[in-house]
Amino acid sequence: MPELPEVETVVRGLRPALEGRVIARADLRRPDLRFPLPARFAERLEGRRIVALSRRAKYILAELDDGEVWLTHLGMTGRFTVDAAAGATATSGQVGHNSGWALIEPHDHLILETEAGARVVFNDARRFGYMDLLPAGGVETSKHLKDLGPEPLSGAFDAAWLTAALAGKRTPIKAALLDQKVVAGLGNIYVCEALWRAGISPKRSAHTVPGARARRLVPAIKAVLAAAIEAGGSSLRDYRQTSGELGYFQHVWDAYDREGTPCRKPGCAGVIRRIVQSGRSSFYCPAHQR
DNA sequence: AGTGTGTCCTGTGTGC
DNA sequence: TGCACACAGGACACAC
Repeated sequence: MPELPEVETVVRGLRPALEGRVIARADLRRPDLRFPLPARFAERLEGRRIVALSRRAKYILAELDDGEVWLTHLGMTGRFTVDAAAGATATSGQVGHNSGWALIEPHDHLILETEAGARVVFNDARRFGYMDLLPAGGVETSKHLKDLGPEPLSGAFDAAWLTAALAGKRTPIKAALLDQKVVAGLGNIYVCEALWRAGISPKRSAHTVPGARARRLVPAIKAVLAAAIEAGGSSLRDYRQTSGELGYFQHVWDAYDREGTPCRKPGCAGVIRRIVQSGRSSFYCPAHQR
């Protein structure tokens, strides 16, 4: 599933096709994703111009010209692909039931066509993703966004904030950083990577992080996210950029999915271990992460 | 309130 | 090849 860098990459990939464009047709192929979709969802998208596309945490926000905001969470396997010249790539085996040329893949749940001729497809095999329509002005107070912590790449996320957010927490730092109220947008991969960079064990109790460790951790989080965005988002299995290309940040993971391999930290003799915390894999170096 | 666990869903990889 | 099982980027709904 996409974490913040992947969602940011998706937003950037969607902008040329969708920002300022009019949705000529919305083909909704099932009534729900993880949750039921809004009433008359496709009809409410059709004819609307997308004024602006943005990201908050792992949410994609599309501001529509009637004031509603179309919100998407990609869940674990959700992805958008953009075909700017769809008609030119029609192939045999087409099963499009309306346009006649559209090739529908399994788990394609929403297909948009813009007046400019782009085709944007939302595909989500596991269907952990979700979409909603929010009223103008109600985005920040919506159930999705109201409790989110600061954006990790913003100035609001600093050692002082993290110290306050972790105060008194008895949960492991790994779980605390996955809590979107503490900081918004981190997931399993980048928490592992940031803790590796900061030299902090994922098992460390969160309330012992404030102080010098927090002052290492905050820049580590910012650096690993910035590097991943720069690389175009990562991809282990399901993530694709909107162009269909794989992100390549996975080639520079230092901890995630590297169980049993030598620690890459210069001078460190450790071997990456995998443990399970609250049902999810954590990868870390026991030698330099304390 | 804070914290840990189970759950939604499908696909893929591994080992027998 | 077939089959069973573990595991996968999230976060909600519970139980304690």
